[in-house]
Amino acid sequence: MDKRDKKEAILNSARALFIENGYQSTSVRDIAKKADVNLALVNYYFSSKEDLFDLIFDNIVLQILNGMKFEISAENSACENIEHAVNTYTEALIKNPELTSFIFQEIIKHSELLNSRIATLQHTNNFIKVFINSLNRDIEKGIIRKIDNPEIIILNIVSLCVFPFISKPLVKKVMNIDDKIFVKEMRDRKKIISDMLKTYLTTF
Amino acid sequence: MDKRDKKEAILNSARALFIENGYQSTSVRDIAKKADVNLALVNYYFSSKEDLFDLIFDNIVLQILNGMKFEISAENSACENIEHAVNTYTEALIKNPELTSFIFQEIIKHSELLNSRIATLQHTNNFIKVFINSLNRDIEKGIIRKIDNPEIIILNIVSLCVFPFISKPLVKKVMNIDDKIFVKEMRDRKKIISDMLKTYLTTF
DNA sequence: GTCTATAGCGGGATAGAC
DNA sequence: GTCTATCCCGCTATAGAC
Repeated sequence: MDKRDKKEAILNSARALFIENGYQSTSVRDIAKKADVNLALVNYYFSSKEDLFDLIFDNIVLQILNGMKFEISAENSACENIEHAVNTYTEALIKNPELTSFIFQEIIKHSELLNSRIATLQHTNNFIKVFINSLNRDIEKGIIRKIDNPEIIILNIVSLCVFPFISKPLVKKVMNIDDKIFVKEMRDRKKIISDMLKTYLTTF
Repeated sequence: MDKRDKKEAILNSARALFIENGYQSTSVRDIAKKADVNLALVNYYFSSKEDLFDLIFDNIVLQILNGMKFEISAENSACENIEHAVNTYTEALIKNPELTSFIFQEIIKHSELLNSRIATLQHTNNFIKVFINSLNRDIEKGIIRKIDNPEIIILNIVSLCVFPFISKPLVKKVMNIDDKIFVKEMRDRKKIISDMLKTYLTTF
């Protein structure tokens, strides 16, 4: 094993452990042990546990956000954008089963992670603006019902898409299903969610 | 301060600290300090940090669940039950702002908390059964659309109700609002959620 | 770059005096 | 019931040998 391998092994182990147990419950000792390297090497390569975590955290957030990029367009109808969003979000969450609740946990626990990484939210902010524009435009056109606060529609989409994934252990237990069926249910649910949102907007 | 006061002070401090920082990030020393009692007293009264936590955790779960009890009835229509549920859940969550994400965090982190306390979920299970019955009955009556898996409807209700509260820091940041407006938005949203669910079920 | 050894701290818990 | 003192552990981080 040459040096590159060791550095990488540390990264991989740290990533796995942080995702599984969070920052607090992961020790540098655990990381070194899992990577099968000497304890001191971790700090040699990454300065501190916190620096290592920050590196990995940013990486994971980027990975998730990249998976969520889709062609949202001002020209699309609001309903088309909704369908697009629900589909892309669900598939991205299915693809990264553990990442979602990890990011969520850490952000909620340390809201300061948000402040220092606000740039990462830029993409999200643009997305919201385009989405709201398409809603307002279709309201004026009379295609969809009048909504006092269009942001609430976005909140509903995100709630419906994200919640089952961050509460997966709970959902699996209550519905008494395993991982495979969970994914199937989430895929089937895409259509239900889209239909629900679209029916609400277009029935008035 | 007599003995009852000290025991109570420990409970209160522990509760506040656990809710604020979680199990891992709260030390027995912090608890004793905040309660202004001697360190050894905490273990004298509650045996161990873990026992103390379990006591408080169960208490908090009960408190939340009690706030969520409502007259769900097999005689109500599915739509009535939905409106009831959305209203009761939202108000319970507004009433216990910090409890929700605390419970959620700890359950997700230690799914074993679920196993040992499965009895606490009994009420929830009964609720689900009655709800599904009312859905199935109204489907047969032809009042609402056919649903392949009625449990998904329940998942949608819970997703919509709970998500904004467990991701409150995120929501406040993205929507750029403070606590007061957050509560107002959540109250206004109750009608939107109910309407959305009901419109979907009754439009077919 | 890799190791051993250890500093230095903070944690949970308890023995034993009062 | 309440305190002091302390045990013993695990943690992060680093000094210093190789």
